[in-house]
Amino acid sequence: MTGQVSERPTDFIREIVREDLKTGKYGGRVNTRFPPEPNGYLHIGHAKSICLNFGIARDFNGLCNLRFDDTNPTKEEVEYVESIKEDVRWLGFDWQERMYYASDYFSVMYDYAVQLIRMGKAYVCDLSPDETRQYRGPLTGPGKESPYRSRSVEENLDLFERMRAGEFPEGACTLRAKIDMASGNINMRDPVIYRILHAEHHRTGNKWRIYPMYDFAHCVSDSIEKITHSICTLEFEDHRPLYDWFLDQLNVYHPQQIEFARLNLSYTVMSKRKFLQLVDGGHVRGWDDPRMPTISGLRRRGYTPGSIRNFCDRIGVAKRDSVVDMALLEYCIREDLNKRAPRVMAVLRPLKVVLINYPEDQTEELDAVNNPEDPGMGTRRVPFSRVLYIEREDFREDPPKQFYRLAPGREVRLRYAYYITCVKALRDEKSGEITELHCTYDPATRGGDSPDGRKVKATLHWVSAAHAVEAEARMYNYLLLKADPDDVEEGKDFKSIINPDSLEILSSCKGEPCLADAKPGDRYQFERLGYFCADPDSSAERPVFNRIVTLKDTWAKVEKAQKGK
RNA sequence: UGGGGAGUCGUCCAACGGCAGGACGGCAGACUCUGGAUCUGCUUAUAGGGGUUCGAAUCCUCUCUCCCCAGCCA
Repeated sequence: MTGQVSERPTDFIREIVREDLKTGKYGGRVNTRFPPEPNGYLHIGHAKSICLNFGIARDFNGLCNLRFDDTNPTKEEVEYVESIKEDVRWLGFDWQERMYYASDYFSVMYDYAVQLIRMGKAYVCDLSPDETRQYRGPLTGPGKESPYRSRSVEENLDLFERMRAGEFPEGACTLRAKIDMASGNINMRDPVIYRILHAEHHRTGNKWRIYPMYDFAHCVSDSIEKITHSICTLEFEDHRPLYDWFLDQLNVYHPQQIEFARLNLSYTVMSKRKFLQLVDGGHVRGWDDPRMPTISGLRRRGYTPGSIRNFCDRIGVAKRDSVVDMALLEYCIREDLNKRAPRVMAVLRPLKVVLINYPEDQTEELDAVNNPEDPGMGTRRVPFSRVLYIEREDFREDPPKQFYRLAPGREVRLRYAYYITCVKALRDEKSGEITELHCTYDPATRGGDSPDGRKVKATLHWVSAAHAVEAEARMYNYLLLKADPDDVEEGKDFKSIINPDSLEILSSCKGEPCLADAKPGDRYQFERLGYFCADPDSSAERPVFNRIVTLKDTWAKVEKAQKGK
């Protein structure tokens, strides 16, 4: 059992936890939390945090709470609460009965605020937002104390009570902590604790006219829930003194805040603000567009929860800013699907092939294995006949060096079927485009093996024309042309490097018959092409597939190298 | 001209005074009825200068570079 823990990925946070367990700092308890604000959809950066928090709880026999940080009613909605719950669950984590809201604690927070006032540690300030900013001072010098800083406890109590009662308009005043206007840390210059917001809250309705700020609400919520390790991202590092200050002043249970570097992924963006620009600008179809690194986008794309968890384990946890290569995410989904996805043949860009020596009205059923990595997945029968489709790019009239697929006079294997030889390429007079291939087949090679032992350089996938299922394939590529979203011309932003080919729709794909049964969410490997997932847009007559990821493509690499020369 | 953080292969993470290691990527090869998968090999790194030490990525010191902070957002 001890081995179990040590085999898990370790990182500096787990080391802290391990040490705290050893010294009995929290009585042997571990309790983390995942604290999203319900103001948008979760993305793979959140997945990193979810895997970290729930993972630590799992590894150390502790608990992880789900807590909605809902202290700003102007931005938050129930819709997001539901989607977040769905995403966390889908990722495979369970908060059991521990789902909380910061808004559950509004009364306690109010009492704590009153306590701070009584201690002379908080005051009601009438400065306008603009004045507050001015008084706060610059980064490089001290701020100025508010003229309202020395109000009496009684006056502050009265004013704060009236703030709560809704007597003042928004922005009229705030409750501020009395700390140090000269602090080098901006966060300690009398930060706002409560502001007036005449907004309806998605859970507390119109009960409150004042709402606590993050710095106050978060540490208090952690304290109430008896969190042991409050894990957050780097940008909160200089909020930590404030986190500690509140809890010290209130003299209550005190968790420790630990910061780690957020996830960045190459060739994409990772912030709600930028997602919004993509959606609003029509660059993607929505938050769950398969090109988006949102959890809902990845799910629709066909990523498995396990592959994302594995990815999060592999990227590690540290404090330095980093950009993880998208290739690692792709590796993780290939690794997962290689073992699990049934193989199937589908032709994305069909090229008609007529086997001129194959009987006109004959059809046969050939055996194909469903997954060579897992014989337990069995075999299926695939229909074969005189007219077939093969992939357009599997034929070259004038084959370049190292291209060993089909070409005039050349013999290749049709997977699980026969060896065929191309005898003629028919072309459209006007466009010059090749419209059809005439080939002969060798009846002795049925099943794909030649009795005379002759070898063939390539094996092609194919679909029988008469039995083909019509399908649409959505081919996704990286959202951005460059790995770094900030690698743009002066004065421009990431939108200037959006990949115009991030989506290519292929609407006349041909699939083998079993694809007619594809249900949204079903994943397949289209042999030699990639992993695909049936989209909810599929209809009974016409399945739609999202390309999750390509297979590794050695020929593409060779060809690219050739062109580069 | 403040405060907080961070600098290790192309990328991400490890090494906690004792041979700089793993993963992904890349390159080469083996195998293959998927140019898939699998297997093998190779490639490349401690930001810089001083110091302490038998020994430094690790400790000290100076310098350089990068990131975050001036919401009544989180």
